[in-house]
Amino acid sequence: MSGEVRWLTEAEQETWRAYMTANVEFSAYIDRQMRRDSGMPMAYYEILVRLSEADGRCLRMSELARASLSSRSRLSHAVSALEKTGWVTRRPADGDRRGWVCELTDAGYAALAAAAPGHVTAVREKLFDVLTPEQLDALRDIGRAISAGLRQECDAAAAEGCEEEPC
Amino acid sequence: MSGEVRWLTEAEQETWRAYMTANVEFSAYIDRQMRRDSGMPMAYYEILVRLSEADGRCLRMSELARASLSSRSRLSHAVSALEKTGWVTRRPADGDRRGWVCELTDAGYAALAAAAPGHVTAVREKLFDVLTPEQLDALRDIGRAISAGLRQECDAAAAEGCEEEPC
DNA sequence: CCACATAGCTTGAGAGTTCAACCACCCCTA
DNA sequence: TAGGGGTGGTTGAACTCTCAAGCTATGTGG
Repeated sequence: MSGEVRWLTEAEQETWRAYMTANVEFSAYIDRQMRRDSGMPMAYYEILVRLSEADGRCLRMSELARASLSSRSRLSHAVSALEKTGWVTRRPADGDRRGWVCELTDAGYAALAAAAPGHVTAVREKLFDVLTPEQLDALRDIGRAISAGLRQECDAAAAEGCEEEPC
Repeated sequence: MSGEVRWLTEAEQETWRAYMTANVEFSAYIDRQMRRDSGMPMAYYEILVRLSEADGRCLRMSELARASLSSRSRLSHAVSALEKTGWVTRRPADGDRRGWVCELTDAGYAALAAAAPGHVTAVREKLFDVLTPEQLDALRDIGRAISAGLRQECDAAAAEGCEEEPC
């Protein structure tokens, strides 16, 4: 590949380890709380939230996938499951006969409303209550920077004409 | 429950969303890189790393579970899989006849050595290269604070005699 | 207007995770 | 020393996720 590997220094390893450990533990905690108290994984809750925020409480599958940070495949399986519990419905999109629209049902909204308090409380206690305002500001900027760095993948290559592998 | 829910403000929602999005996207990217280039999920890589750092390249199952941020059950399944590929072996622990010791094999060490460069490169490019030194320092402290907050769960209750639910 | 590439979404199979038992053993106490 | 609770670890089933097709519909160059 492209030259030598830039290994992590001791200090960098500590940072990396602290970040990664917190990530794993925190998301495990949040996901566990959601499963235990509301019987659904966080990924499903995320889908319901995105739908509830959308106009008419419905979204095209592809948009819902992007909004809920999910792959098309994953979303498809998840929506099938949510359909079985009666929390969403699926209908053909008008205009493009390939597309489908997913809509949050009243039962789905009720489930979301029931799950929200416990979830928000967990997030507040385990994130906002343990960090200073300065740390929270920093965390927001850090999060944005990381996301931006990940997105710029093919963007950069595409902008330059994609000399390397096609994206 | 204990009073009203402390909902998130607009600003807090932005912070939460930025943090959570970065987490999901980043860990998905790292895990995907590992699966694609080395044929194992990050959780397995983590197990191999912890073993490689241990004395004699072996650890008790319970210690390995803690070190690799994994539940007992998950580790048990994972080690079964890693045993099949020949990357680790399991043998009874001496002293405690309930216990088992997991040991990294030479093949396992080779697999780890092969996987490390790609992994470290991904982490450097997508984390260390996109953040400033100040942000990295902040991230380390933030990570520690979050982990500490999660750990203090039953600790506090236990210290006070656990008046509420038994842990 | 006909290929042919691409977009939108689904499906099936295999892999990994979670949860709730479960077994075997250790340790403490009566 | 027998009972009983706690620890170490495994197992199976249900569930979720990933990957690689696959299928239908759109759009585009000839």
